[in-house]
Amino acid sequence: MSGDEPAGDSHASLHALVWARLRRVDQRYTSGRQAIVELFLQAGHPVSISDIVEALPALPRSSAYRHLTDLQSAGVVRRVAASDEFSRFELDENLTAHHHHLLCTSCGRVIDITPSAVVERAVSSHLNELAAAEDFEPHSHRIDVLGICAVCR
Amino acid sequence: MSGDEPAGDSHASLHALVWARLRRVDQRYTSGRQAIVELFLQAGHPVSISDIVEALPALPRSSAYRHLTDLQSAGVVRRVAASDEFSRFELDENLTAHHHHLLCTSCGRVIDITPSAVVERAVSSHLNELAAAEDFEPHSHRIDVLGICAVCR
DNA sequence: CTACTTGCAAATGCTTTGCAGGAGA
DNA sequence: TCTCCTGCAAAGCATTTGCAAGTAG
Repeated sequence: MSGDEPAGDSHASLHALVWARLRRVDQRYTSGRQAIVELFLQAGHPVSISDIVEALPALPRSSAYRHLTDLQSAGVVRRVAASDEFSRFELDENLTAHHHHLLCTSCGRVIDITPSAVVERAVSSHLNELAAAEDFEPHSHRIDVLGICAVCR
Repeated sequence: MSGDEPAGDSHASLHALVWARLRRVDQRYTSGRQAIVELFLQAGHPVSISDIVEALPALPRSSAYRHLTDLQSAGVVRRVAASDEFSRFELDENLTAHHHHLLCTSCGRVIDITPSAVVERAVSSHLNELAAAEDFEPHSHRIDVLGICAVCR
């Protein structure tokens, strides 16, 4: 569906990168972790713990949580704030590209969107000014659009 | 501190508005709820359940949760996504003004910021276009800047 | 071999609820 | 007086953790 590249090979370099990131913090890229990263690649949008456990029945919930925690501290994934109370995760922007989200307030679904470079730049610099006025040191930003997704309409 | 208006009177109309909203859903504006709304007004930024319970020692935790739920469904307050795992709340934008947040990734603090109308408008229309492309019906948006606040720097 | 991983089950901790008495309109 | 509100204590539930066995390097 949303694959612009030949599945296997295009992901090989990414897996190698993940492997390196984990090694940096003395962690191993085990099969369970690979399965999760592969799921992120296939999904193409933030997924919840339940999504992961459903897609990988052999993976215990506690391991899913632990893997996510470890992958997060290794800089491989990041937690996404959704409109419902469930945590969702996606590959860190260091491994993908800067983007924002459409949050469905009806079903909780999260969809990726990529703003134009022009708008992105304008917003970014404006936000940095506002942050500076508060003596706040900005590191990144996130923009979410709340509404109803195509499925729920 | 951050009060541009004479405390009591300027808030009177807002309390009246809150009262009306609650009445609309057959709920009463009791002292506990008033205390919470008053706290929001004084704080001027999103507050957590713990903040509320600390500021209002006589208020049981369970009541705080219930009040927040009720005020939320009455359209008086809304939940704010922070950078830590704690829920925070603020007065709904119908009662205040559209604004965004600075989220401290170190202490979890949330600071309000108001973007210029020009940028706001540009971002808004651009986001609506992106949403339309996904057949997504946008209702509102939120913009957060993640970083380190003045206190934590 | 040594250190990190995993499963399972038990524990945590925030949040929600059932109930009975209290209060607003 | 009727309905909604409150406190307290008892759940609920997503997430975390202790421990012992398994496995990557």
